[in-house]
Amino acid sequence: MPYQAPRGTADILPDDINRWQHVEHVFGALAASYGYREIRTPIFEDRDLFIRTSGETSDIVTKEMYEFVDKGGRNLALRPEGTASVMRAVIEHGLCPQGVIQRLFYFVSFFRYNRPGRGRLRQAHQAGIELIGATGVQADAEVIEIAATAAKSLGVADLVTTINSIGRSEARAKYREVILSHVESWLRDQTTEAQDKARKNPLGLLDSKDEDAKKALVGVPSILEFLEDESKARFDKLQQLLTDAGVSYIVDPMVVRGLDYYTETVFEGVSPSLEGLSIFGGGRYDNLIKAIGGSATPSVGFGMGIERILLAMEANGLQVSAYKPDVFAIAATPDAETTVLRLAREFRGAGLKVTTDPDVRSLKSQLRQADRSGAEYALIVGSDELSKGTVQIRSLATSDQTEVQIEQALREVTSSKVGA
RNA sequence: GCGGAUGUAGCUCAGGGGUUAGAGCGCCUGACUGUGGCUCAGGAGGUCGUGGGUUCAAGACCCAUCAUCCGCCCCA
Repeated sequence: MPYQAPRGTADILPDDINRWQHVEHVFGALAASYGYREIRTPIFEDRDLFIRTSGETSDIVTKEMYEFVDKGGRNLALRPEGTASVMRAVIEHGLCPQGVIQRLFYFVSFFRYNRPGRGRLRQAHQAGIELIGATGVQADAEVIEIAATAAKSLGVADLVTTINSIGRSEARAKYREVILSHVESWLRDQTTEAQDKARKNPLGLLDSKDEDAKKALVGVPSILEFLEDESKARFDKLQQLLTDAGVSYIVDPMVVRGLDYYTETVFEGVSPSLEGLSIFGGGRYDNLIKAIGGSATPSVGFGMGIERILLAMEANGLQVSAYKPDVFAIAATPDAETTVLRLAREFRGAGLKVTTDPDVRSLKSQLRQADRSGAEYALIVGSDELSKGTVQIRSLATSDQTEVQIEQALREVTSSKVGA
């Protein structure tokens, strides 16, 4: 094989495309029903933008970004997530001036140089929404509701939504110290790299799947105990709103998310069928816009991994119907070719999906192709029909075949389709 | 970045040093002079992932490399 798709990338083949379109359609329609509008941003940005948003010390920035210098000497990077670009666009185009609430959704490819595996790619796809300009907790609830509803209506029946609050930065700073002192003796036996990492981001330890780390964390108090009163009240109201909305959730104080920019509410969606992978993840990030040079604007949003949704859909047994033409138009003899092509065009003009055999092979072969294509009807014209001005309409499911005047063919097919 | 498994036909896989590399499915043609699916017969399709090495002889053994899958890390 001379060339293969680069490591960690995947082609989306015609047999799979219906599933992708289904996801995009369902997600887009849902977001639109809440008043969100789509935004599309470039696939690469100033490298610095992502450093500002994801955090200098985050894994994404330190080892997972696709970076390059263009011929003009600009330091650029393929986007490693969706939010930063959207926020940059919001600032650049003044989409969210003081007092305005802006609702946006997007579908993007994003790029991370990591080790590919099940549900983990180097180029992956994400659907997401951003609710910008709203401070109130109702916004958090709306966003979580959309995430959970999207996943459920896409067939993730076993979705588990977990929520947590990581409070304001003051509360987090206090809590970080608590964690570090709790695991101090364990940390001493770790590699310097692990120690470094733990010191830079103690909250990250909570997410760890390492058994020893988990053991060391036993008995660590919950971050919820360190929240300020306002944060606590906010988190209580969030739960109230979600319950009212009929969104089932569990509170998990261990959910912290990896990006530096989150404040207060964080959440994620997982499926038991996709162990260790989150389907969606998001939260509130009130400091993000300010951090990249905009005026302080509160925001909340999430990203949902499309590949992961598809895996979970599959695990939950959801099928999406494949493309099938309505009609396969056949020239039984070569002299009928132009008539068949004209007929096909007429049918297409009426909104039907019509395919032909460009090689005009034998009738038998064309019928075989028609059968395989999944078409509902075969239209057959040969020299006999040509001289009579007729066409054979054959149902491929029942083998019923009727001969009608060629001008009647379209009406015949559309009426029986409606009737069926 | 670390550990493990795997790369042979379009797909799923057999072959584990010895002529010309196989099966099932799929594809094409025919039996059926103008009628698909079922059956039968025939046919096309392979630089055995790639590059080195060992050997009289390598798809097989060794080394490297690339890729895929499963864990870890990280996350969507």
